Amino acid sequence: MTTFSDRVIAWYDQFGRKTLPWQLEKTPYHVWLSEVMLQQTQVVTVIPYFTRFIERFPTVVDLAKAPVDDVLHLWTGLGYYARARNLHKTAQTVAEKFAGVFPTKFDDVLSLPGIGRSTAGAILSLSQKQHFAILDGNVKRVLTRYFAVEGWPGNKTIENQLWQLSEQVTPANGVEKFNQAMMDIGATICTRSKPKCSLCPLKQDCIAYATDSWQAYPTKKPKQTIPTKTAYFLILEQQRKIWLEKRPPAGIWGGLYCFPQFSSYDDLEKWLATHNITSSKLTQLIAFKHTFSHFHLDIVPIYAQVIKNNACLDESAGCWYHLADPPKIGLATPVSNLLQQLTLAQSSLLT
DNA sequence: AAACCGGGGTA
DNA sequence: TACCCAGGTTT
Repeated sequence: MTTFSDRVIAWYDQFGRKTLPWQLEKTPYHVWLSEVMLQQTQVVTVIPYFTRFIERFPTVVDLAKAPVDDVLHLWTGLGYYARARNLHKTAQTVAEKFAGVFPTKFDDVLSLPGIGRSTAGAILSLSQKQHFAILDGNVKRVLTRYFAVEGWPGNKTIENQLWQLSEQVTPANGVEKFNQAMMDIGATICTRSKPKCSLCPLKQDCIAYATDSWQAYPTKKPKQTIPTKTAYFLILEQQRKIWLEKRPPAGIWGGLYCFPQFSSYDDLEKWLATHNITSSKLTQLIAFKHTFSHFHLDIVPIYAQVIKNNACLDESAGCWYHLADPPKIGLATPVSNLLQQLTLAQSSLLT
């Protein structure tokens, strides 16, 4: 008789992907970098980012030595910038506390910022063949369907059940193939919608398949309505340079550069007055919406030009962003988009 | 418009 | 320990 893991591993041998950039040299550093990137983004998107990172930072020590702004710059577009900062912090910890060698003991790996139980398990199983289970979104989907697990996986009790099931099905032998295959099956066969059950090595005893109820799993998160907030972005230009401020390290867009942001038009005008800035007439550009998990942000860009050189802005709190010669800094996505448009054609932004 | 997501932080 | 938060993509 074939076990759950036998079938998954046989599927991996026949169909699993083995030549992705991070599968060529399966070092802890490469696996870690790819796992962190893949936590938030699909394979095709991650490939060029991963390649650029490895070119720029061939070793974890190179990453540790880089200015954090360089790291954020290479990360721009991937989102979840806190993860890029954790990435950098972890590289520095590895350089200092582990003599530049990525640790291979579970507790050491788990102690690093940005690495939790699942990522630690993935790093050590994929790169070292150590016997650890994983539980990412793909594995959760496969397991909830196969075992017909009821209840939202974000709930701690359900998550614990799933960890137990994952440990139960994970083999000691071939764990590196098994874990990779479970993630691949979740990503390509046991997809959120329209799963390709006919291609699945687990269909013969999958409960959801037997009862034609894949749609019921995983149980959906109880839905909640989210509020809308308004933000005014001041786009202050002085000779093709735009004033950007560095945001505090915690919270939304932590550590990234952003236009001065206000919750009201009044606050924006007060800010200009406080900083002794005489500007051209304020022009409202086309407003747009940016959505977070917990609220919508209505963004109203307000454009103004500094008149002559009377702006006294604290260069330690921000920088003048040269449109023609952009500095390597991390930018929030809506800021990046607006700067892009400013670089191309200001006229297209006008209301 | 809603769903999704692994880990950090906080009460 | 039990929530709450994060940001861009996919559906």
